[in-house]
Amino acid sequence: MKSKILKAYNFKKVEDRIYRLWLRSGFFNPDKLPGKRKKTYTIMLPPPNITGRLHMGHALNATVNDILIRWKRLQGYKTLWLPGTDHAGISTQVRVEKELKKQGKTRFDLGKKLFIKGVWKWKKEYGGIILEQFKKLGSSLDWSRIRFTMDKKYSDAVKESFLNYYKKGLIYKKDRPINWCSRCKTSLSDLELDYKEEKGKLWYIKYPLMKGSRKVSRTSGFIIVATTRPETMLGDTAVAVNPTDKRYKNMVGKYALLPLVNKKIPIVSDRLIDPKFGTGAVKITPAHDLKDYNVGISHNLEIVQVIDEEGRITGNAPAVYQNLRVSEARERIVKDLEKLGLIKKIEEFSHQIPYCDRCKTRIEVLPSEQWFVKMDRLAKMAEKEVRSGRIKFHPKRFEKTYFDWLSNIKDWCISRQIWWGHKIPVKGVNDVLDTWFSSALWPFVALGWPKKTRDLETFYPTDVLSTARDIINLWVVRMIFSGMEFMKKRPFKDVFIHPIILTKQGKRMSKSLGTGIDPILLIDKYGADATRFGIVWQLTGVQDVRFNEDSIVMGKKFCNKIWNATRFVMFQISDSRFQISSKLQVSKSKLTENDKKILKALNKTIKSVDGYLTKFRFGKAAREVYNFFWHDFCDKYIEQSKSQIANSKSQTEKENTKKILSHILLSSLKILHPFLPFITEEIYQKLPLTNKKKCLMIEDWFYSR
RNA sequence: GGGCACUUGGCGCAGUGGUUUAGCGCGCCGCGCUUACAUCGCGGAGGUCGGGGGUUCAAGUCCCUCAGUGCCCACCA
Repeated sequence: MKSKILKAYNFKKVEDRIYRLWLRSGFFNPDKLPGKRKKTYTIMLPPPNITGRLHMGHALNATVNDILIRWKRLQGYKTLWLPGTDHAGISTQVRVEKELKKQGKTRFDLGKKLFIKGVWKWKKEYGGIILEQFKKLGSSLDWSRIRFTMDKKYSDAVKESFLNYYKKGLIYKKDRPINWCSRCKTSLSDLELDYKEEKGKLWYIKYPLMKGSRKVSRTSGFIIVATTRPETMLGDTAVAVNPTDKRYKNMVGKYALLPLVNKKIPIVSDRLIDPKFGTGAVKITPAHDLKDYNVGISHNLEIVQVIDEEGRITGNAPAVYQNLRVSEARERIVKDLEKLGLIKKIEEFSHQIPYCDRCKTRIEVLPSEQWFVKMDRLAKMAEKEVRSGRIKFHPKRFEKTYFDWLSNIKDWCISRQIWWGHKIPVKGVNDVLDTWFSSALWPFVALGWPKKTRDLETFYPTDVLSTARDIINLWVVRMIFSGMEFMKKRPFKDVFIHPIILTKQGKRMSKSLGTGIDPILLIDKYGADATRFGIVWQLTGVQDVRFNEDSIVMGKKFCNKIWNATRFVMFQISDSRFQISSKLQVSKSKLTENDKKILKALNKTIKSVDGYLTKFRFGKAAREVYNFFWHDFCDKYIEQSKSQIANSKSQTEKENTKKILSHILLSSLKILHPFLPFITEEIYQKLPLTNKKKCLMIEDWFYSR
């Protein structure tokens, strides 16, 4: 058969051209969409960190978002998908510092001003790459509304929200033990820690008991404490036991002599102490442990900081230990204690050690003056929105993660001593805000808050938030209470928690491990449509996806199938001035059994795709369209149509078959479009249609909403 | 220490309130260049549904238990 259309589908000749067509049409912008479109449908793109190129997780999320947006756009909604990028405070800073390290420099060598300049340069480069990647995927984002979490207006909004909280008394400043990264030189919230199980030791140390309360020299007997961190004993200001612990009943109220420091410290009782751990007696270091700090507060204990911000022993410790690194100090202290015969025994002990999530440096807990957000009231609001069902999680089980975290939440430490971020708007403070403080405002600040903009009025609350489960607490929770606090309304109705893409071996995809796949490579190899379809095809289950390139190969074959089915239909209708009308004009009595069957299958497919997409079952939806098009339409109906056309008794019968062929094709393009936007648009542009729209993207759906 | 998931043909996965011969993609084996497509068509091989126990007329599908895998949460020092 001779045709102007090539036999095999060549995505390379299509995708960039079609994307430009869409951009020119302006239809990514809800204000430029044709028709009345009263109902809105909004998704705020989770702004990717500008730390580097997008990975498969982003590609998955972008695909899922775009499917929803295109589906709703076809259904006649006024759709907005708003793009942006996140400055990603500490992550980006660490990333740029890594680059500097290649030249043997630290950020301190450069100084703050130059360093920040360098980060902006980095932002410009990677921010640009990221946006290009979204375009390659076919994302129908409204580029006219793009935002960056540190653009001028956004920064103003962040300031506004901080002051707003502050005036309400929800933000306060306090000096207490916090998590400290000695490399980043900043505080960190609990969520920014990465715990690793490590084999360590449990040292049983004898603290001499003091007989009276005066003479340090007169000691009699010992109280033995068990600890994993002997070096912190330099800052001990008490020994604590559980009040119910009979073993120590007569010791409470007396004193012990802190070895090496030779200081008198009280023995107190506190319910926080677990009598079953170790000896039941615990050394209390209020400066370097939050629990000890709390014990210290209730017993009015002294707070002695012995580890500084460099991770070295401070001047508060005996001279021999001063300035030693924590690990060196530990070695020395154990040795010294052994010499004094004060180590009763050493046990093997494995426990979780906190590391900086970003730079993998061991975290120290030390006292520092920081800013906190009071969480109790905000947490209650956030909980209520989900309990009431006003915000729903999909899959529902992730609501448990959400509730669990909220139910024992602590105040949020929001100040950081890094350089890249939003400056805390208080005089004399050089700290910046936790990056999640600004991300939490994304759904409404990106729409114009604090100004009462038309966008805010039109598009807030948004419809769906789609993200990965690892940031439910970091981000989703905080967006919800921020939305409630500042907008008095939920920021979105549905939260779709998508799976995480693993390697085929079930390992996490990671650049550093070399297991990551760049979605752009897949797009170059198979096309964006095939890549999208292959990814979505795998989103069937309830847990993580082991990425399999085979499914993308399948996506590519599917595109080819669609292309060739089109060629067949086009050939059938090419012999006349045939025009495909959007409404099928064939009287029911003239339909053959085959005709009826395929029309019925079409309706069923439309319904089930709608149903599955409503429930965020993307993989199922993809399989429905695939099966319908390939098996019902191509394998069966197209084959049947050949004989129907050849054997038809009248011209009308022949025409009917052609009408049905082209009707099914056009309808299929609509259903397929959210999944495979490029090829379907390309074909649409070539079809002879009455009432042809400028783009398939804005065609009429099968029924009106 | 708690919690949430997962374990189905070689590989990656479906099997939604128990419904007849357990499906799909990729791979494999036959046969086909039939004028949409060989990036294809038709046909086929291949599974004791992680182990054990239970409920039932009937169980990948419900319950219990064991094992393995992955993830999340946690101020046992």
